[in-house]
Amino acid sequence: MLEIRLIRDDIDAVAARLQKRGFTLDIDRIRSLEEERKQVQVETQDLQAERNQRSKAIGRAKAAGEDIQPLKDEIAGLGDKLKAVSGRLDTLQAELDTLLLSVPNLLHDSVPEGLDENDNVEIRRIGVPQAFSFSPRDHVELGEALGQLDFERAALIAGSRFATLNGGLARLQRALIQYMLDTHIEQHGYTEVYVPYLVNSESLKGTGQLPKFEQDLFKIDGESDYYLIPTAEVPVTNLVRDQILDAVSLPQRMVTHTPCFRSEAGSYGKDTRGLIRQHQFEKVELVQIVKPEHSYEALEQLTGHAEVLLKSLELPYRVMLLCSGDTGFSAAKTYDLEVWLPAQNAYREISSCSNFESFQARRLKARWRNPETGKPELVHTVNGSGLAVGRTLLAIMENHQNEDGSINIPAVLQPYMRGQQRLEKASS
RNA sequence: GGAGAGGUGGCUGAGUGGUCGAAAGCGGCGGUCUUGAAAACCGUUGAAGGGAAACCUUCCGGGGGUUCGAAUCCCUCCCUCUCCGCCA
Repeated sequence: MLEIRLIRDDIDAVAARLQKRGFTLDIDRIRSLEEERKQVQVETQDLQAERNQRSKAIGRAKAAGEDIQPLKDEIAGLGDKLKAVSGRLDTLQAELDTLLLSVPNLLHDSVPEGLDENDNVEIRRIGVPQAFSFSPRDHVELGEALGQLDFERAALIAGSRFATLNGGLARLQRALIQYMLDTHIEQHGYTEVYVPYLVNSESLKGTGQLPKFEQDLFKIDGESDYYLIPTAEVPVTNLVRDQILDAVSLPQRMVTHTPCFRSEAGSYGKDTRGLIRQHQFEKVELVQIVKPEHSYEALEQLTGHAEVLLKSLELPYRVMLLCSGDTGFSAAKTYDLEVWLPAQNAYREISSCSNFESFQARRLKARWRNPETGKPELVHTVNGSGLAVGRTLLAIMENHQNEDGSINIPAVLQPYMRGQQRLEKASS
C-alpha cells in the first residue's frame, strides 16, 4: 500500500510512476473521494466535539444536582445527525482503502522499463552449462526411469499438478532442505523459524496477496478464515505485524522451510509436464526486516545468499533484474535467479528476491522506533527464495545426469545422504 | 466437545455509566545532586488521523448495540488461562 499522503501531495507524479509498470491510477475518483472525505471528516469531528462538550456539561449539571432534562432536549437530533455523517465517512474511507489496496508499489529508479519478461535485464551469468556427450533427458524421464518419481500415482491420489517421490529422490529432496537451512543458519546468520501453513486473510492482506490475487490461493472451506500459504513469505513477514520493533533488534533475518500451495489458476497448459509448476512444492524462504536505509543493501546480500546455494550445488544460473512490467505487485525491485535446465535448453526461475520497501510494512503496521526521531517508523521488508526446492531437485537431476540415467549427487549434499554419491535405479 | 475465569498503555495492574487516554508501580527519557556512577528527589514518557498552528477527533481484544454520555451495560466473534473429556 502506498502512503495516502504521497498520493494526496502529488497524485500526478505518483500516477506517472505507476504508469511505468502499466498501472493506470484512477486520479479523478481518488481526488473526488479525498475531497469529500476531508469535508465529511471535519463535519464528523465537529459534531463529535459538540457531543462530547454537551455530554460533559450534562455530567457536571447532574453532579451539581440540577435538572438535566432541558440540556438533554437541546441535544436531541444531534445523535442522528452524527450517525448519518459518520456513516458516510466510513463508506468513503472503505472505498478509498479498497482502492488503495489494489494499487501496486512504486518501482525503484534502477528498475528498467519494459513490458514483460523479454525485457528483463541479465545482470550476471555464473557457471557454464555442461556439454553432454549424449542427448540429456528431462527430469520426468529420468525420475520415472529411476522409479522414484510418479505423476500418475499423484494424479490418482490428488489430481493434476501433483507428484510423488520415493526412495533416493525423496531423500534427496529432504537433503536439499536440510542443506539449504543449515547454510543460511550457519553461514548467513539467519534464525530458523517455524510457522503456520494456514493463515488468515489479514495476513495475506498484509503481504499483498489479498485482495487482488485471491484466485491464486487455496481457500479452506468452512467457517474459519483460512488459506493455504502460497509462500512462507506470508506467515514469516507477518511475525512483525502490528509491532513497534526495537532499533537494536534490526535487521531481523529469518529462514524457514515450508510447503507452498498455489492454485495456478490461469496457467492452464503452461508447464504441465514435470515438477516445474505444482500445486504443492517445498521452498526455503529468506525474510529480512530492516531499517529503510539498509533495504537495498539487504536485497543484494539476500540475493547473494541464494546464489551461494546454486554455486555449491554446481548449477549454472543467471541473475535477472526484472523490468517494470514484470515486477510483482508488492515489489519495488526484484532479482530473479534462473537456473539452467539442459532438457529445456533454457534458464528457468528458481528464486525471486525482492525489496518491498515500506509497501508491506504499511499494510502490516510493522514499525521500528527510530532513536533519532523517537517516533515509530515503517520498516522495510525484503525476501527471496533460498531456494525453491522442487525446482532445485529437478535442476540437479537434469544437470547432473549420466548417460545411464543415474544422477550424481552434488558433494555438499552427500553428507546428508550418508555419503551416497549417485542416485541409481537400484538405490532407495 | 463440556464447565468456569479473563483480555486495560513497553510491562505489572487499578478502574463497573459522567471532566478517564485512563490511578499506582516498574521500565524509558530529561534534570538536580555527584569527580563519575548508583541511590534519592523533580519533571517527562502510548498510537493513529485532521490542521500552518492553537487545537480537535479516534483508539481500553475485533465488530455491533443501548445511552445525552461507554474501559465500565447488552449482543456477537476472536484469543488466553483453569478443570473435565478426547486425541497425534
